[in-house]
Formats: sequence, structure tokens, C-alpha cells
Amino acid sequence: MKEIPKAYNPKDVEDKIYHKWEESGYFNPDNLKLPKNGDYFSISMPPPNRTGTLHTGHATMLAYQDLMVRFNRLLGKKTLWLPGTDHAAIATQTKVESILYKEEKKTRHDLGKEKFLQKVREFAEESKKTINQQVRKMGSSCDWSRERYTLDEGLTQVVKYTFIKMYDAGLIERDYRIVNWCPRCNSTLSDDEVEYKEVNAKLYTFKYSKDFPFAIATTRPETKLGDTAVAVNPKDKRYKKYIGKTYTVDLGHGKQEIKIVTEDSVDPNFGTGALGVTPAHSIIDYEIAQKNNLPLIKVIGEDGKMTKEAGKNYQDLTVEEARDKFVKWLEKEGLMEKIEDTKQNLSICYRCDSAIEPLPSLQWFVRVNKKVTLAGNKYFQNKTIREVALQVVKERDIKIIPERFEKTYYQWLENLRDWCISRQIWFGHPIPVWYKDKGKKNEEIFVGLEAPKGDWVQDGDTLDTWFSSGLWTFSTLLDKNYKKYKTWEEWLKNSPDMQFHPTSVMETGYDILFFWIARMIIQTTFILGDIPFKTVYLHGLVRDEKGRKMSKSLGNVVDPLDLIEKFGTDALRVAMISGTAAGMDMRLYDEKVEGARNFVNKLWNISRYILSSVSEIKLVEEKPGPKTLADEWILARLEQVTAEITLDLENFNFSGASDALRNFTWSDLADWYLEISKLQRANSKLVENTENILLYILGKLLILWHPFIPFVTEEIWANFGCKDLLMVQSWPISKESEQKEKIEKEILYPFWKFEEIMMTIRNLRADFKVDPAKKVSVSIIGKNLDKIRFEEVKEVIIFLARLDKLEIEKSKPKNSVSHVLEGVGEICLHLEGLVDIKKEKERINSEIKSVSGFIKSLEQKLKNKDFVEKAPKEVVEKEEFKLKEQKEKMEKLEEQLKSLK
RNA sequence: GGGCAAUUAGCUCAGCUGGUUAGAGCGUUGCAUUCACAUUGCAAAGGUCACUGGUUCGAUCCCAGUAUUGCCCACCA
Repeated sequence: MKEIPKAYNPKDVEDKIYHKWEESGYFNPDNLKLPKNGDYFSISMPPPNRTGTLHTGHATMLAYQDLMVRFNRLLGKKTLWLPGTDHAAIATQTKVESILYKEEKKTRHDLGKEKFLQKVREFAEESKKTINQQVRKMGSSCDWSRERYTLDEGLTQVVKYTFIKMYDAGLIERDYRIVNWCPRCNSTLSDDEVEYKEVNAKLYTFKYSKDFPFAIATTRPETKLGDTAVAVNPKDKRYKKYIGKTYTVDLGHGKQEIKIVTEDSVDPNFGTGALGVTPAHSIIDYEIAQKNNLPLIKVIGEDGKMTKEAGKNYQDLTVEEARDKFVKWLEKEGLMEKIEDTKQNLSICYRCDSAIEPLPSLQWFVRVNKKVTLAGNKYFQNKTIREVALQVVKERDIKIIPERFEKTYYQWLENLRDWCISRQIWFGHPIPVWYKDKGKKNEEIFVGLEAPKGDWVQDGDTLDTWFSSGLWTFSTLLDKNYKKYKTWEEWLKNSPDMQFHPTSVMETGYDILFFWIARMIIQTTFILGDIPFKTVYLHGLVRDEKGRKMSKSLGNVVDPLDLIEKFGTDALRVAMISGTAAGMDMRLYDEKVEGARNFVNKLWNISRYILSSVSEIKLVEEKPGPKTLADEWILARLEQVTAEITLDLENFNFSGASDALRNFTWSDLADWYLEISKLQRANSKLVENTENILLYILGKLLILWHPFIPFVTEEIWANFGCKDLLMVQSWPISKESEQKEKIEKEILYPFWKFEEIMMTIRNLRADFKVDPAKKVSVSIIGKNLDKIRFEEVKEVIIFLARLDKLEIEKSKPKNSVSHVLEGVGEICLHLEGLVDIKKEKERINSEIKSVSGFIKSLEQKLKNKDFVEKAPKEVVEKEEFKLKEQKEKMEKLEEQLKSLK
């Protein structure tokens, strides 16, 4: 007898087990013993931002990824899960700025660039430590020896090369365009980094001047100081006569020319139907201006204040001040017609929630609509970035799960504008561009890895953080010692770890489909001429109990570490994976994790029962021969559930796999076979074999559960006294050829037989036979079911009592039960009753009709060559099996019908 | 405005290309329980699969429409 604690206590084992794993070196694929077929499986961990701590989103991704990684490692594949962190330029800088202000009431400018960056680096380093510790807490089996950081030397080198290559190909250019400007972050943002918020606003309707023929409406009067046109719908009769004319107006800051132009998108029913065009401060207006060759007047500056061009009266005022002043002026001049309340969709910065100010600025852009041809690149042959990004998904080089997100992705690509990649942030990858005589007429530009000799000044901006994240799947696999390689091409080609590229799966939340997934596809196809990953699996977002998004202001943020503290990592992992479907949001709350914890404890006690009671603890690797029907049944169920969850896991149906395994473990194994085993072990002829079966099943079960709940399974495994760890055992799957035979002989037969008995007993169902004498007989026969589950047998009686056709009273069911209780070997009940032949005939006939229809449709399906050839084997086999089943059923029904006549 | 999804038990959700009796967890109710496990066992109650039509021998599933909710994108100046 071995002493095992009554309840599983995760706190006692988790850290200890993780240590064991880490020390074993098995996280590193170089240390795995591998079979000949060299299949690999790799995942790049989406690098958490170095902004602080782990949240539920991270916990979710870690649970899913570790599940896949452990499963594939057990399958014997060369498995790599590469961890790392992201510098998250804007997010990290913002965070440090707010800490700095809170603690010292200083801004980054008070400190100066170098000192401030030093602070950010320290903060990022601290965050990394915390995060890595928490990633370990989740049980992640990632290879720490390959850990990377987006600001690593090697990765920085890749970023530079990529920039240069894209610049040389003409895909990156510097241009003066309207950008999204965040006055608080003091930086540009890409279109995807802009969010929207509905706010109450005022809609002002006014005329530019007394002699201007009609009024316009706007929520932002102060920008009208920069208007150069008014756009009307070409079909709008009211304004037809003014189209093409130019008016000179004075808005109190000098003369300005307003031209009347047409634009299809103008809604004649909104406001006055006339749109004041401010080319410098609205992207739409900018596009209208370009079509009509209108000048730009920049009235708002990067600091969020009015510029010189806004006129003396307004210069240096904030936007709000300028608005008040201008509105007062309009009212005084009698130009204001009305002020109404309205709702406005305000654009805000996704990091700091400040209002975005669109304004023209000289920035670096990635051109998405320029056709390029790259030597040796199978994708870029006279194609644009947009076309290639579309192609790889449309042609299924990359598969997205769930599929519906492919459509979302296409839509994003259709609306895609050039990507602004320069940021006026200090923390990040400097842009590898140098200028001579910057801003002067004879300005020279140099794009390269290092500063050229002479009087050159580097671009002060940094790159969008997603520019470096977009390279993540391969930049992390390149040899750290890049100096070893003569050329960039050699580095890409000959780095040993590039054997893991393209990565097998990219697993992440659907919220960064555009931010990240799309960028990786764009950049990787450009640089490597290859895809970054074969499959994208998108999980949903974690919400609170009421389905709300977690947010600090609501105070409903769930800390995964709290849940781990309360229920253990394994429980949290199961809770996150079960009861969800791909891409669907999930709710997380204590009760759910508690349920999972209870299951983990159940598994613990199953093994406690087995391990503490067998005469000898040993690993039984060969399947013991079954001696009873119950043995046959449980072994067959194990095979069946193994096949089922293997298929589920391969098809990314994680929730289905965990449900199936849980049902097998709890209902079949614990509730049935373990009870039966107690009786079998009382029999001296069966005891040894039964114990072997228990040990065999437990061993396999631990492997099957390991990807889901690695800690508890590894801890139980240790009791077997094996040298090697559970995490590197072999997944129990038999060879394909054997599999088919097994299904016929070993799985189906005992499964159905025992299942039938259980069904009969449990679900109050029995096999009916109607004989010519109008009598119904119900019989239940099961060997080796003696003295087991008497409660269940009671149900049979209750069932019979419910069939009012049967003369139940006479058979005294209660006595029958006691009779059965005492009986040994066989349970046999026999009851008789009357049946309505007419109704029975009708029932059978209608059933025959439906079954024959079913058979017909199945036969048709199997005749269809397209289906037989294209559908997966399992599906075709399943259909064939169904046909067989239905034909048998048909025979039975016909027999029944005959017997009624 | 465009798109995507959801609507299944009191609650949270599964349901894998249409097939006998629609499932699970939690909750509720009753009973049991020194024998691996109260983090337990056995059972019960609880569903017109949102609604209306259509296709089919057969629809929770496919098609059309309606209603409600959520999300994404575009954006109203």
C-alpha cells in the first residue's frame, strides 16, 4: 500500500514538476529522441507585451498552445514552441510615461531621450521576468533556450534588412499625407490603431460669409478655418447652379477661397447637404481635395494646437478654445443658423483613448497597391502586397480556423490603405534611414544597415511595433550569430532552426487578426517567398460571468493567477478549453474552474484507488487480454475514445476532445468499470488480470490527459517509478492497418454488446419482440453483472411499470428486484403484455418508409464519385457503416411486420 | 451603411458537412454514503432547438424572410 494524499493539492506539486520538466531538457526539440520520419511541429508563441503582467488572454493562448505542443510531442514529432516577448513600443512607452508622471510628476521630455529610454528598458526587463515566471506557472512547455525579444540584436538586424529590401523594391516610401495623429502620444497611428467611440456632440450650421449662397453643417467648426472647398452631391438640384464656382470668404483670419465641387458620397439629407471640405484634417476630405486639385491648409499642429495658418486670432489656442472662439465669432457676425445636439463617432487612440487628429505629415508608408516582381519569390511576380495576402488564403496555402474569419480577412484587405509605419516614439526600432541636409532642397537620403560616413543624421522616428512583430515567425528562428553568414540570403537559408519554418500553427485571439496575422502574412511572403504558418487557429476572447469585456474601470478583471492559486493550473486550463468553440467568446468564472478542479481531483482519486490497492505497481504496456465482458468493454471504450480524441485534436476540436475524455474517465471508467473491478478482484481467478487492466488503462489515460492537465498527470505518473517523464511517452495510437481490424473485431462488438445492456438498464429501453399471440416480451441478459448496480436494475422495473400495456401488477416488480439481487450469474426478467396490432403496423410501416428513404440517399451518396474520392476516409467509412446499419434495421422491421400478420 | 455571428434545459455552452430517443457542466429536488473520492455516488425534474414559410421520406442543422442581441469594418461631415 502506498500513501497518497486524499485530495490533489496543486500547490505542492506544480512548481516542483515544472522544475523537473525544465531540467529534463525536453522542452528543447534537440533533446528529444525521434522516430525516423522527421515530422516537425512548431508554434511561435505570440510574444506578450512587456507592459506588466499576464492576463486571461495570455492564459488562454498558453493553454491552447501547450495543449497542441504536448499532443504533438507525444505523437513523436520534433516539437518546438518558441517563447518570447514584444517591446510593444507605444504601449510600453505610454505605461512608463504614466508611471513616471505618477511617481515623479515628470514627463519624458523632462528626462531627455537617453535617460527616459533607460527607464523604459529597466521597466521592460522587469516585466519580462514577471511574465516569464507567469508563463511557467501555466505549465507551458516552451523551449526557453530559444527565447527571443523583438529588440534583440538579431531581430533588429532582420527589421533593418526588411526595411531596406522593401524600400529597394519600392514598397516603402516617404510621403506627405494625412495621417492619424495622437496628440497625447505625439505620434502617428496606423488605421488599425484607431478606435471609435460614440460621443455627444453639437452640429453647427452656418455660412462662411454673408454673401456665401448657402450654409454648411459641421461638428468641428474650428477646422473650417482650413476649408478650401464645399462638396455637394452631383444629383442635388439645390446646388447645381453653384458647381464649379469659387467664392472668396473671410473667416476673420484672412481671405480664403472656397470652390464648389461634387462628390458622390455626400448625403443630400444630412445637414444642409453641403459638406465643407477640410483637406488637411479629414482623410475623406483629403481624397476629395486630391481629385479636385485643391490646396491643403494645415490649421492644427502636431501639438494639438492651432497653427499659424489658422490666423493670428487662433494661433496657439487649443482645439477646444479655438472652437469656442470661432463659434462666438460666427454668432456675432450673424452667420450661425442653428446648433443642434447630435451623436458623433469620435476616433480615439487605442492606447490612450485620446481623440485622434487627422493631419498632414511627412511619414514612411508601406505601399499596398504597388506591383512588384522579386527574383526567386513564388508569390511576388508582378503582384501587390494586397494581392499576395489575398492569394495565400484564397488558395488555401494558409487555412484559418474558424473559416468564417477568412471572409473578415478578405474584407480587411479590400479596404486596406497604405500602412504608415513611422512613429514619433522613442522606444522601438530606429528607422534605418539617414539624411544629409535634411529639410533642405538638396536633401539626400540613405537607406542602409549603418550610417554612411560623413555628415549624416539618422531619422529620429521609430518603426510601428507591428513591423517587427510581423517578422516574428522567422526572425526568431534565424541563427543568433548572424555575423557567421556572409550574406543576408545565406543567413535566411542556412540557419539551422529554419527547419521549423513555416510554423505549423499560429494560435491567437481573433482580435489581432489584422494587427498581426495579416502583417505576418504580408511581410513573410515578401521576405521569404513563403508562408509564415500553415494554419491559423483563432480563439475567442475571455469575458466575465455576465459576458462583459474585462476592463479595469468595470473592476471585473479576472487574474488568472488568482484562479491558479485557488484551483490549480490544470483546473484553469481545462476550464478554458472545455465548453467553447473556435472563435467564440467564453465566459470565465469561479464555478466553472471549480468544476474542472473537481474533475482533476477525481482523476487523482481514480489513480489513488488503483495505485494504492494493486499488489504490485508496474507499468503495463501491453494490452492485457480481457476475461469478462466488462473487461472487453472498457478496453474497447479506451480504444474508441483514443481514436476519437486523436481525431478531435488533429482537427482542432479541443473542447470535443476534452468532453469525450472526461466522459470516458468519469462515467465509464470511474462509475462503471472501477465498481465492476471491485467485484472481479474478489474473484481469485480474475484478480491478477483485472489489476493489469486497471494499470494498463491508467497508464494510457495519463498520456491522453497529459496535454490538457500536465501537472497532475505527471505527478501521478511518477508513482509508476518509470525513469522517463510522462511528457515524452508515446501517444497510444495503433497503426492504421491494425486500426480497421480492431474497429470491426475488438471495438464494435463488445462496445455494442455492453452498451446495449447498459442502455437497457440505464435508459429504460429494451428490445421488443412481438409474437403472433399479441404478446410483448422484454428480456435483459448480462453475464458478470451480478450484484452490480442494483439501483440500475430497479429502473427496468420502473420502466416496465410505465408501459401501461403491460400487466405489471401481476409480476410484482419489487419481488423481482429482490430476486435479481440474490441471483448470481445472470439477470433475467421476463414480462408479457398486450399490444395493439393496428397501431404497431402503422408504426412499422412509417418507419420502413423513412428507413428506405435514408438507405436510398446513402446509396446515392456512395455512388457519387466526387464524394467518395474527395471526402476524408473516415467520413466515407462512416457512411458505409450507416448504410449497413440501416439495411440491418430494415430486415428487422420487415421481420417484425411479418410476425404481426 | 456593409459584413459576421448568436438565439438549444433555470444559468453557461456543445451538437463535426440532414438520420432512430437533441447532449454536457453548473444549479434545483429526492435518496445514499465508514469500504479511492462530500472536490462523492444514484436518480428525478427541466427543451415546440427564437419565430414564419420552403426543400426533403425525414430539418436544431440546408434555403428565404422576420425579430432580438453581440462583434467587426466603413463612416455623417
